[in-house]
Amino acid sequence: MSVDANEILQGLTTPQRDAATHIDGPLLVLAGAGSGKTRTITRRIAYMVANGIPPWNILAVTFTNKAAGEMRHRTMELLHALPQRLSRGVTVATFHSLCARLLREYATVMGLAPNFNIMDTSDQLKVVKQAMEKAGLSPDSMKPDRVLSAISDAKSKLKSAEAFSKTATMFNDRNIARVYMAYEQLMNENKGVDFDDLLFKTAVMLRDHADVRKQLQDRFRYILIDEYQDTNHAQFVIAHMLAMSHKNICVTGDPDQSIYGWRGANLSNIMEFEQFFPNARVVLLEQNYRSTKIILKAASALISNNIARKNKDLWTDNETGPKILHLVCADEHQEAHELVKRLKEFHDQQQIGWENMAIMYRINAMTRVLEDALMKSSVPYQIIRGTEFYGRKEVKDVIAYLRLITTPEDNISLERVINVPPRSIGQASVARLSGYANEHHLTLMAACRRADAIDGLPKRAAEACRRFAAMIDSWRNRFVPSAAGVTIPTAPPEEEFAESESGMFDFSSADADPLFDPALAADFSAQAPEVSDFDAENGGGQSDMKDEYQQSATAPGNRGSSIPVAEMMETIIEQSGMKLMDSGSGEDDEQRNANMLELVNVAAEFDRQNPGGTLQDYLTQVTLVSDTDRMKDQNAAVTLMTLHAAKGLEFPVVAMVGMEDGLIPHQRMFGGNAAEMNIEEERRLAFVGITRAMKHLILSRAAYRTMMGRSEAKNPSRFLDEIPDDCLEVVDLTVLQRPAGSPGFRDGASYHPPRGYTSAAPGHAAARSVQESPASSNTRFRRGTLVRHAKFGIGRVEGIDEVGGDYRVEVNFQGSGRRTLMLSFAKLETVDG
DNA sequence: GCAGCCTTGTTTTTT
DNA sequence: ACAAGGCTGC
Repeated sequence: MSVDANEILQGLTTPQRDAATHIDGPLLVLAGAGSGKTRTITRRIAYMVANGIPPWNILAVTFTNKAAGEMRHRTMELLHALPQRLSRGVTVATFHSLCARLLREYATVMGLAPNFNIMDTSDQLKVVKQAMEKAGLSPDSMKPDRVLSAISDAKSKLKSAEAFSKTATMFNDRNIARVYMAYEQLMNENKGVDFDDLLFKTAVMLRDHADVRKQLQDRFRYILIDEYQDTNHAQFVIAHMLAMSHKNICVTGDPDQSIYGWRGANLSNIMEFEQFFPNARVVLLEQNYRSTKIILKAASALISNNIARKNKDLWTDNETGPKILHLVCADEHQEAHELVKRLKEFHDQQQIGWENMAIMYRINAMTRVLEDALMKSSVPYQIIRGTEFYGRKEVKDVIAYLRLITTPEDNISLERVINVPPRSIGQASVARLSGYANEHHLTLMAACRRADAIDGLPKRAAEACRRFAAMIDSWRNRFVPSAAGVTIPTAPPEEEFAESESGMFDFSSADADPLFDPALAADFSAQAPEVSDFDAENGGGQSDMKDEYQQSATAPGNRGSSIPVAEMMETIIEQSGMKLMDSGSGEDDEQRNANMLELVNVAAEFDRQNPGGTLQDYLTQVTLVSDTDRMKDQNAAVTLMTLHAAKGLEFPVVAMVGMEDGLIPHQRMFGGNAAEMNIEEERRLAFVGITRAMKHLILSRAAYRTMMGRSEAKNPSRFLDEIPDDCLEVVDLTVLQRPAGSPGFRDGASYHPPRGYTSAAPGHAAARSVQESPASSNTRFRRGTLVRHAKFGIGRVEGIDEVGGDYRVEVNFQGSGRRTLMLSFAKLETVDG
């Protein structure tokens, strides 16, 4: 062991050191919340490099870009301290970004176009709808998003459309199978790959292609996977395929923080790691450096109610700290108001900065009241929401244009922007176009180029289509250098896949169309206003940690592009008319222009950090990035987020609102077959929330909460009962008379609980939920009754109440989900059994 | 082809 | 209560 290696290990506890120095062979690090996991694994990587392992043989996989960024950063800092000057770094990637790169590299092995586009959820939904249409299924029979999640679920279990079809016996599954088949075909035609495909296809590639597997095993001789409790089956297979030859696999995680089961995460991957690798070393990190003794005690007590876990005894040397405040409020307005009041006290009296406080909740819908209260008290805040920015229409539109440039086969993107800004190409025209394309086996793009030849397409629309195509082609010629000259084909489709100099198939000319008119494209370029100079900084900013493919990974069609992406984007925004479109009036338009400008700025940042980065690289990155990754922590603002979004973060002050049965655990977890398992996941969610807190924790709940327009009595969360009493200080505001004029209650009137509400002893004021009145059940249909509907099929009654002589029945249908029906209209039959 | 109305649904969402 | 998406009328 070298001197440097010793220095690297400095300050680590014995278990942390055990983990950091175990290099060869399987290793499972069970890292409790706040146990210094990231610190341990970054030291481990540095230790490996210090001991002579080439960094490019090391692969670290995380789940979020944020986690990857942090790990990259912290590892880089350590490696910089090393005497070796390393030119190439460790590969730090998310599962999805790793797979995207591998699939581009080995595209031909999987029969993929290297210029495939990554389809996001909204693209997927469009494809599903088209697939359902193709399969002859109306959107009434099945909800598209349900079908999508079924497909996604299948893919995450490595079940192909064919395999799915073979095992589908139920009526519903057979329909899904048909859609799945059509969906896959459409994805292929569009040269699209969805999020699940990235994992699926990589796993299949590693499984079925020994040569590729061997190459990658040799490249990634040491593998580290973070948050292993959140891996799904596909990810499990990828990890195992990569590690099966050398078995140098280190996985870290915490079964108690597995909160993505609903997304296909398989807890048994981590629970049974030792069965898959019998000689695995297991290290427990149980010392917590984050929270007070009280907070930790509460968290431990709560989570000990779970059966499916690996026992850990979290402990800390930190101070005991104040008790957890359990705030019982009359309703959500009071809850928000009282909470903000207390946060203000922390800020004003204890000089705790706003950035050190977070409010967490189970569902996004709870933000509104909180926002109101924060705004009224002039407390700065920021909300973390998944797709706030990239989900915006105008942002997606710009991205769609870019995608169309790299991948003209992407009909989904084309349909998205062909009439943005309005070009008088309406739905009917697109349908015509689409029909023609199908008939002649063309892409929509190709159909646009020969729009004049399409019967029934209005002159105006045809002209607009032709101009649209010319516009895209001109951009493509300019922005994708190798496409120029190749794109003007006379070759029949069979010869589209010309072999390029790189030895890979060049798909850049796959959109070959005999009617492509270079003159028209050139003409368009000439007319278009020249874009002003864009001062993109080139050079600098390249980090050592950048791995080998990030520098070289370019689809064959994109090599050597030197135009910064930001500049392309500006061109597009101007020449497409999207900018003009917004020059009209109104604040909305201004906001949209600002968003597009922001997008350009973010792209400029990409250009700076990735000199030589291609448009393709940019698009790959941008689709795999969420807003959470852009969360600014320098803002002096209270952070609002869901409990899910909170994982991995910590704050001195944490408030969890809505601690009520029905919210945590969530209503949807009740009933159903896997209810018990789901309750455990909900408990883990609460555990994650509690363990985010360093010093102060507030748990609040409301006796009445307005949800979906109805005020409902709420029982305290069962999880509150699982927290030892001596950890809690209960403040019950429902039994206190508030002074007149106090905000939070209209007119300052004192609070009168509605009928049916009983206020019990302070601490656990139990609100009884309103009992189902006898009148609201029906002799034939009651909760739990299995029913059949002519259109929606089989379902189970989840609720029934009387409405003006009729009955309103809520039924959860197998295919199409929850529906509310009026008994007199819906022809419901009971199903026995 | 587009605007306003009405129906619909409303857990979480690393990618 | 409220937003988003689909549908109808201009």
